[in-house]
Amino acid sequence: MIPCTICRKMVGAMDEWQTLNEAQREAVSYGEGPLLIFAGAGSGKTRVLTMRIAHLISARGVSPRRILAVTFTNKAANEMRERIEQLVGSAQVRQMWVGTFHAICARILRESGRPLGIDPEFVVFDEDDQLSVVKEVLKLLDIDEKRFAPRSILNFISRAKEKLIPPHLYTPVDYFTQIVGRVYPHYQERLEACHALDFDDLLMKTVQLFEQHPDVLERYQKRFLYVLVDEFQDVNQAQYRIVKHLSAMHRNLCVVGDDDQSIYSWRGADVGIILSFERDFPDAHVVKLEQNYRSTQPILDAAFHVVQKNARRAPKRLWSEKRDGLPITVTEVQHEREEAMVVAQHIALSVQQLGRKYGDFVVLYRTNAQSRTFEEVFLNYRIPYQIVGGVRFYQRKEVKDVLAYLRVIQSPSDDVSLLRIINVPTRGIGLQTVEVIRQLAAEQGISLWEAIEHPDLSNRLTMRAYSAVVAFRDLIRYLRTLREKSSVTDLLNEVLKRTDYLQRLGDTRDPEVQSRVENVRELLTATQQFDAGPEAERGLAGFLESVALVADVDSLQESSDRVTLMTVHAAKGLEFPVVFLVGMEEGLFPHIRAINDDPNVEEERRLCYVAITRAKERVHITHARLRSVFGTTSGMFESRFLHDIPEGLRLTWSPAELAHPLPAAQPAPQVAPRTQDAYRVGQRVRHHKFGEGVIMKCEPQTDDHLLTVVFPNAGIKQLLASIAKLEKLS
DNA sequence: AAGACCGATGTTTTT
DNA sequence: CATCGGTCTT
Repeated sequence: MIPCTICRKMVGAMDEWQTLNEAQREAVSYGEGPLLIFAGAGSGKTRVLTMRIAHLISARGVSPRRILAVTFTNKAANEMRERIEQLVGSAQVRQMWVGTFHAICARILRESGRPLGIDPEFVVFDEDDQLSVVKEVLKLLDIDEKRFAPRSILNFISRAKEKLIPPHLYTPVDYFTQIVGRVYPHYQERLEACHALDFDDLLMKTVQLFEQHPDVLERYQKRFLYVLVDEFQDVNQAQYRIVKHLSAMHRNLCVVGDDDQSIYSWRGADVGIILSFERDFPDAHVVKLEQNYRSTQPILDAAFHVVQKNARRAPKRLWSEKRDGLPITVTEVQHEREEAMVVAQHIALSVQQLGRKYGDFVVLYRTNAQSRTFEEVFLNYRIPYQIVGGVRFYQRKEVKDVLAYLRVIQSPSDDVSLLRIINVPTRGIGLQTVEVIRQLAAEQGISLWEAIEHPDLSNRLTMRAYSAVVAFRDLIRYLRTLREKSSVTDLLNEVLKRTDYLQRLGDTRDPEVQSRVENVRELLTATQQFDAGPEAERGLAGFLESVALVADVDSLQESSDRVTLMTVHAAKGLEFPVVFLVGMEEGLFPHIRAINDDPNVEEERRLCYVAITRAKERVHITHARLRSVFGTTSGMFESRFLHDIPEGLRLTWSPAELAHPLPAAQPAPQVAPRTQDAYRVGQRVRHHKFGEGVIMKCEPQTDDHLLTVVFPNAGIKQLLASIAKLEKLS
């Protein structure tokens, strides 16, 4: 294909164009109508998407304000914006809508949600808030939360919303869903009373808005001449409806995705949507990007053999120009501690002897709980690491507390946030008092805040309790007066000052308290950044929204040279030279909750595919014979997925071989001589000064052995066996 | 009303 | 095993 003359107009884009392959060029320059791009792992998807947008703007003369680009994470959205800026300039990109489904829906609902009775100042409830609402409703209905877990009730409600089923249309199918059916309407009422929308509401209400108010829909349809959706395999029914509606007028809907990387079905994502896109849009043009620029061919082949077993997938196969590569290694260890140690030793030696950087490595696991052993061991070995995921920053207690103040300041009708802070730090408003306030609110049909301000309240409380409430009331009133004129940072500082929050966290010598203080300070950095940024004029409301819609992957630091630890889910879209895929055992990966059910196993398979395709050069897989799952240790078998990797692509290594990496030029590791050796690789030893360590290398010398030993507390040392008096440990 | 203590209980993945 | 929730004590 020849670059069309208009492409030449793209400033600085010509070089980029030259580097595209045939399929990529087709995807970038394809004109009007529905377009489906199957973009395999590492196939240059983001480049194609950004260049397509740049092409629309500078070659086809489409105004940026008429383009809508939807991504799945904020990180992806920011990245896309930046890269388009580089191609066409920042002034242009300013007016373009780029964001996650949730962010875009929030924007639409704030702009145009009034016909549905949505307060433009609504707050977004996260899972924590949702759970407290469910619990409250359970209490109200006198349902035992031991028997009906709030979390799974919430899950069912969420599923219903994803399928756009409102409370009055919810049909129970068994005893449990009957309970759900009773909770759901009350849940929704409580949200409305708080002027709150949960994550699913953002989507569901947007669909309702479009379907019940065609005039509103038409405005957006007219505006968005081009709609582009990234990660289309992870779209749920509600999201699909939204993009179909938005693009219905101009029919320029471009979706990019990879069915093999669909890993969010438990959250409502439906692989069927991308697989049947061609049925929904018979005139859709389909482009497949199958050239991979990331991995070596053996890695791609191994991944292919794992995912190929799936019944529901579009046929395709990735290939790479990097024909040569080393096989995947598979190592069996005794238990999770050895697993972590062997990985740690491998990394330590690779950095020390092979010139690797810590940042070259990632450890991928199925469940967050697995990170713990690695954290402990890495700490021991002095290996710098960063964990992505786990307890997310904005979900930490102290951060949520402080944010709850800001939320109450922003919208006092938010009962959930108000309850969170009414007695935090403790100020003499106990359960009894809160109950009286609730009662009054229920009787009058008003919010808790209005009840606090209600003249009748003083009659119902003791003098002591009432004055405590008045003090709280005046505090919030005072803080609210600052709302308009202060920056978010000043406001937050005032909250901290007036509540004495940090001091009341406890003894600052307690490391637990220190980390909490640090987290609050971290939040202050976030507000400062916000105040200095382009969104600053949106004030407190803008800040709260940006906070509600961030995920943890968004905060991954690529610049610092550290090993990354994260779940496979969190790794999607990322790449690393060396991948450790750990805990490859039946019941863990595939997860026990998935092994009885075909569609679930297919998803685990895709998850495994995603994990392997993160690697540029090497994949090391480990599995343990024994693993303790909270307290009890059980015997494990290697994952079925390992059997799907053909012999030629896979190499079985011993723990010592994995712990002791050799230059990449040597495919098979050479095992240190064992015969008549007092020392062998993998032997645990104790040194009088360096403490405990593990022998990594054992080189015969004349009448002696040169040992390379890793000491967790002293680093890597080279010692002569005859001189260093090493004590052997079992 | 607040804080300490104890016992039970549940752990996939998260925008 | 670690957090959560509930109960008991001050």
